[in-house]
Amino acid sequence: MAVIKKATIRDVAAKAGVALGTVSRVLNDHPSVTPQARRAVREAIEALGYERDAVAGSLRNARTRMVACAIRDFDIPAFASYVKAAEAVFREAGYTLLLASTSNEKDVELSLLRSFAQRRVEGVMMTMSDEADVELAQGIASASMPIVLIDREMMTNVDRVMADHEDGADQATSHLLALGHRRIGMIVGDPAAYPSRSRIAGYRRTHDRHGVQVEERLIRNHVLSNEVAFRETTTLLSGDNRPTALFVAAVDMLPGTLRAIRAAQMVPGRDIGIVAGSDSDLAELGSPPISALSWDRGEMGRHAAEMLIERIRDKKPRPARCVRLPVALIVRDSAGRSNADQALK
Amino acid sequence: MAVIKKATIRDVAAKAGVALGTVSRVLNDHPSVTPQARRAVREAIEALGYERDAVAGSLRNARTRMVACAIRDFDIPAFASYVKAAEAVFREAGYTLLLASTSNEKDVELSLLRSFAQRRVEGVMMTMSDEADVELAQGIASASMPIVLIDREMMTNVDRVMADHEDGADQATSHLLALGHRRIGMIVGDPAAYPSRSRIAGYRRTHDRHGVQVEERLIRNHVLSNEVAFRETTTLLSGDNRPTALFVAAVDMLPGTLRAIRAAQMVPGRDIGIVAGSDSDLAELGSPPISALSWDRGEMGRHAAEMLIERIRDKKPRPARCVRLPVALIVRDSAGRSNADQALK
DNA sequence: ATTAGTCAATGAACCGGTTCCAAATTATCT
DNA sequence: AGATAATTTGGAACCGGTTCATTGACTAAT
Repeated sequence: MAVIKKATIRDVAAKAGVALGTVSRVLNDHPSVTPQARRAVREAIEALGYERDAVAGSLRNARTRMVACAIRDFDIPAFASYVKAAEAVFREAGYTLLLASTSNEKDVELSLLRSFAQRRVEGVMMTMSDEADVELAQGIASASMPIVLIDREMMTNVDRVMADHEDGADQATSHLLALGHRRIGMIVGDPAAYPSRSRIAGYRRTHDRHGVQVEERLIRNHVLSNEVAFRETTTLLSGDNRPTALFVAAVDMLPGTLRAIRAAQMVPGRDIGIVAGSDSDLAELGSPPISALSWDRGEMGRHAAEMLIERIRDKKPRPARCVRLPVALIVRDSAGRSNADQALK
Repeated sequence: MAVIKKATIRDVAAKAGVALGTVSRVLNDHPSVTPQARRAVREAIEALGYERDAVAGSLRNARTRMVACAIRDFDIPAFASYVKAAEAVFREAGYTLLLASTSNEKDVELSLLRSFAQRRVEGVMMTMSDEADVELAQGIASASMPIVLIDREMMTNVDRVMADHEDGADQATSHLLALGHRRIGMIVGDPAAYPSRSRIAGYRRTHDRHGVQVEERLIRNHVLSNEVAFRETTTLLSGDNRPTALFVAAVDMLPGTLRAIRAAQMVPGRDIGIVAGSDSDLAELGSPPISALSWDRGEMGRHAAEMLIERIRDKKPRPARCVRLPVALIVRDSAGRSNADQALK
């Protein structure tokens, strides 16, 4: 924590015996500087320990070289993976990342959007709690910087990166139906936003295709924390006519579900079939290993970052783009098997 | 993405019929403004949709209200937990968080430190790859903003927040020794930095106390990825005279270790005792549940954030502080048991 | 030799806030 | 009422870069 006050571009100019404009040109690699002037400036910078002040530099021109990311909860490993991959791309391109959690709250989302604008952030990568909300749509539309939405689809005038969760839900549901399950419990997040909404759609679509009636009671939504996952799973398991399998379609809600299964003295895969909606170490290495839907999270973060950088670079208005990544079902050994009379094998 | 050019403080002043200094005073809640002037300014701000420009505001005074966090790899859940808790504290206090991963590379750490300084970040919370490195120490000492180190102890002139990993290692080792294990394999990170260094120290200390000779071959260090964890565990398990238990003392390296155990056709807890150095869903919910060391990660992030904010607020030089959080061993069912002739029960 | 053209360098103006001194206004005290 | 003190207000200067019109030097073309 030294307290020397820093040298300015004028100090450098004086030391090098050139005008301050020349120093600026050297700093920005402008071509029209003679080698000797360039060298003199370089030496003066070295001698004075000069460091460019990014705040001052950003005042005149619009470029702050900062981008922001506002995500629901970034200690959810899946989200952390997006952000990590994105940050790497941003840093490579010379951008610094601002990060905030929104806790999926609309007010936080709006206030962050405002705060980012005040800081002249050049682009934003974010999730949105409610895709149908007018104020949020308005907030995004009136933002002065480009925005890329993560795992959202409705706002079609904004760039989006998403995984194909409806197809994933279809795969998971088909898998369970094929094993004979007819009552499949679903643990799912907030249907106001794409991932959960489309997972529910996929679940229904697949039931319809196989001519199986959906039992509404089995769809437990608004599960956004493991405490709620525990409660909802317990509810599902405690009634009579309990499901023979569970599709844990909310991201990172497997722990709460497994806790509830354990608390009910049941063994996953034997007493109840289970498919996780997002892959994790726990799914891979549990006993039994748990079948899970998987997509390339790094790819998702990288795509988002690249789209955003591209938008920032050429600001001509172009139609919004949408990248949809494939989801694959990794079959492990947890889906169980149910025959017509509902008894597990 | 609207393209209206924004109103400035001068526009507001003109509209409200006051001087620009008065507008600034209203914005900053200075007391000496008459209620009517304040109201006129408020109305003008409303009418023009004025938004304060944080970049411009930070130019004259030093306050950018930004803090930065540079952490090894923030998709490691434990680290993400620190950052999330810290971010909440920072946001509450009006600070925006800049985030970057260092990949534990010295060059990245140094260059980030420089970049943060250029952006006039007011404080930094970070990990450091090598506590003994002179350049890094120099970089920190000469930084113009306060720094809080996460899980580091050697740089005693800097604020630090850490968990008591030596005591944790002692608990884990004692537990395994008490169960009869005499050859305890250790999977541990980079001994150049505190957590791993002190875990190794704890491991040795406990062995000494119990009069058990440490077998150097069993300490596998520099494990910073699950691929390496897999390899090192495989090495440990394949030699003859294999350990009867493993202490997975590197954070988040349990998955790789379990993969190796599984690949060796062994069952944790039955064929080999295991204690994890950091708790996780996988440890809690695996079969068998795996005993693990645990500490309050949220508390750690919060402490770091609070220390940093305090430093920023009163800049008088005070001696560096160090918060050391307790580590507890959560005993589950994975430690196994070994008797004198090395056969597992 | 003169003119046109190219390239470097200069430094004032600018970005949009904050700060602070001096001036104006209002309140308080004899 | 007049003097003095306290409070508001005005606006120039400032923060430290970037930009750009202008000048100066040098080269190529006529």
